[in-house]
Amino acid sequence: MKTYQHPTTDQITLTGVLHALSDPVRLNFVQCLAKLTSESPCGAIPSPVAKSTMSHHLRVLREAGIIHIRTEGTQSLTSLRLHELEEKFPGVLGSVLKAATTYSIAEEA
Amino acid sequence: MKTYQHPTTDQITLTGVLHALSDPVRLNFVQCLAKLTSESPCGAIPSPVAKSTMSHHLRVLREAGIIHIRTEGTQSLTSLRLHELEEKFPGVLGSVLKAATTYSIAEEA
DNA sequence: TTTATTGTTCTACAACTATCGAACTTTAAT
DNA sequence: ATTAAAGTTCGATAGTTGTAGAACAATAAA
Repeated sequence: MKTYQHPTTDQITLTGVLHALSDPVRLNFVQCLAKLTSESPCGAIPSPVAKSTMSHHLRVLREAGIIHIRTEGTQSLTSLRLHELEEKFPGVLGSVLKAATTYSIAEEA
Repeated sequence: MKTYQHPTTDQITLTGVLHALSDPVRLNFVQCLAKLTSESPCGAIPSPVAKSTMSHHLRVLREAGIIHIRTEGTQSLTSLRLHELEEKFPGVLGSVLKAATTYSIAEEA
């Protein structure tokens, strides 16, 4: 069973978060994740890139501290670390997600 | 007299803004700029990098739509496009700047 | 036991990026 | 007319990154 390493709240950096969110594919993924209330398998979120590329992006998001990943069976379930991020960087992720929804990030991808 | 090209509000993208802010040197610059109320010459803001490197970063910030630059004499005066950004992406720049101040970005550089 | 599903890892590659020094431009000051 | 000041641009370089395919691992289903 695969386990993933996640940064503690202390280890999360603002520039790291911003960088992780600055890619259209990743931002789109995070945006979709925010819409789904509970954990979601990666495959449940549509994406234009190859499987391996998506795996790479999920790793970047995870290492930046934006998402949490755990495995269940063959699928890996991802969820946003919303509360932790809100506590560390109040308003940042929220406003970004709001802006992303309003301005349809998909067009930038 | 040198003039600079700035993107219109329509041309500013969320991922572009996030990417521009995701560099420690740039974020630090923007943070300093936010503290100074009016226009500031680049030289007024301390930076650990070479002149030419700073020039590069200012260009990135300008092309992302985050700052406005105009020349006066030999110096180029920069200012944040705060209102425009607030209107297009409400809360984004504000929360990032707040977080940057709280968590002392300098340490990430 | 096969076969299918889901995702990861490795390798490779093209594109981008942060950095600097040197040369240059423009304006201001002496 | 020199000299100084403030930035920009160019060239080079080392490192990072997004992308995909092939091979692999682990679990589930037939």
